[in-house]
Amino acid sequence: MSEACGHHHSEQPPGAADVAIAIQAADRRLTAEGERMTPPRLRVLELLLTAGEPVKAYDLIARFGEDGQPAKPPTVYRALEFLERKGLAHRIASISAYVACTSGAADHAAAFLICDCCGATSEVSAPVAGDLGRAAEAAGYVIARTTIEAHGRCPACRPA
Amino acid sequence: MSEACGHHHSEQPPGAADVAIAIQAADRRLTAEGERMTPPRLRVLELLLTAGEPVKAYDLIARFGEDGQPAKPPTVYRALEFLERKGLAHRIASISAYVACTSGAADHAAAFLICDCCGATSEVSAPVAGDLGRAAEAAGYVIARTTIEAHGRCPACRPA
DNA sequence: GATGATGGTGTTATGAGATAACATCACGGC
DNA sequence: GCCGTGATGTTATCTCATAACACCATCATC
Repeated sequence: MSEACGHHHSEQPPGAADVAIAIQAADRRLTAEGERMTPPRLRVLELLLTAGEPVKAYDLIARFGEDGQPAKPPTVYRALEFLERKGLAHRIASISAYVACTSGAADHAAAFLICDCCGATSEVSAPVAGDLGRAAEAAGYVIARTTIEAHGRCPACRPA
Repeated sequence: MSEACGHHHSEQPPGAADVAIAIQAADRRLTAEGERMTPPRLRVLELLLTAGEPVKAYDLIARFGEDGQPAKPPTVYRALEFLERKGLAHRIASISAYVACTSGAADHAAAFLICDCCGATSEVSAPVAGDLGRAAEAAGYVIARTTIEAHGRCPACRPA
């Protein structure tokens, strides 16, 4: 994920140990909730965690098979839907991509800072009770979920 | 635009006079900026204003011709891109739909309250300098644009 | 008033994102 | 063992969006 912007991008993907730890934590949480961490769900979560940045659904599909065999789209989309429902992944609507959740909270609203240059994405806790909440209240809306995505340049890609 | 939710939805689309006024205002602003309000741009803006709620791109394509003839996709997408660039329309990423801008401001960040039941959408001024802005600053991000969309129930569709 | 640069439109084709529908399989409760 | 529930595999299709190229309108310049 990157855009032509002339400068070097140093990626710092999470190590295998970090991924393993996150998977264990997810597994425990699902088990505690009576949910099943099935092979396709595990595989998709693993791919998301390993990427460490937003990934397109069809990239997940392409990378799905350990042997290079792609998955069928519903396999991946179903896993994504499940992971999102369980708060283990998020869809980033503005770029039609998916990312592993980096917040510990099980049920939470998320907001994202997205670098249009290198694709780095930072999840921050959503300002649910901020201006938007007040606007909703004033308009009489009851909010169920929010999509909050800020695009710009990360520190590394920021113009001098 | 609606979802099965069992109750009556009374739509209050804008009158033809309102649409005409909005188009005139848009036309003046474009002219002042040295831009051209060409036939396809005018038609798409008219369709958006008349709908008064988010519209799918392919619905615009289907409704484009006055005689029932659909447009070719690029015709509508190009008009949408222009209108969005000029702040006359917005894309709502979470539902892949487009809506006429209801804010007077030429260049502005927008936020939306979207009713998942009846599709009613309310544009509110984006809380650019709120919690999200602080989070961005703390993370060293320079924000260029934001996607802020809150889903829930409008007053009319709110459960008792 | 020809010339060329710029930007807009028309058209064909295709790429990218997501889901419907249905058969089959695995698991847990009884 | 039997059945209900939920997950998966598979095929096909649907929706959303853009690439690429030809043609046309506008305007500044000479």
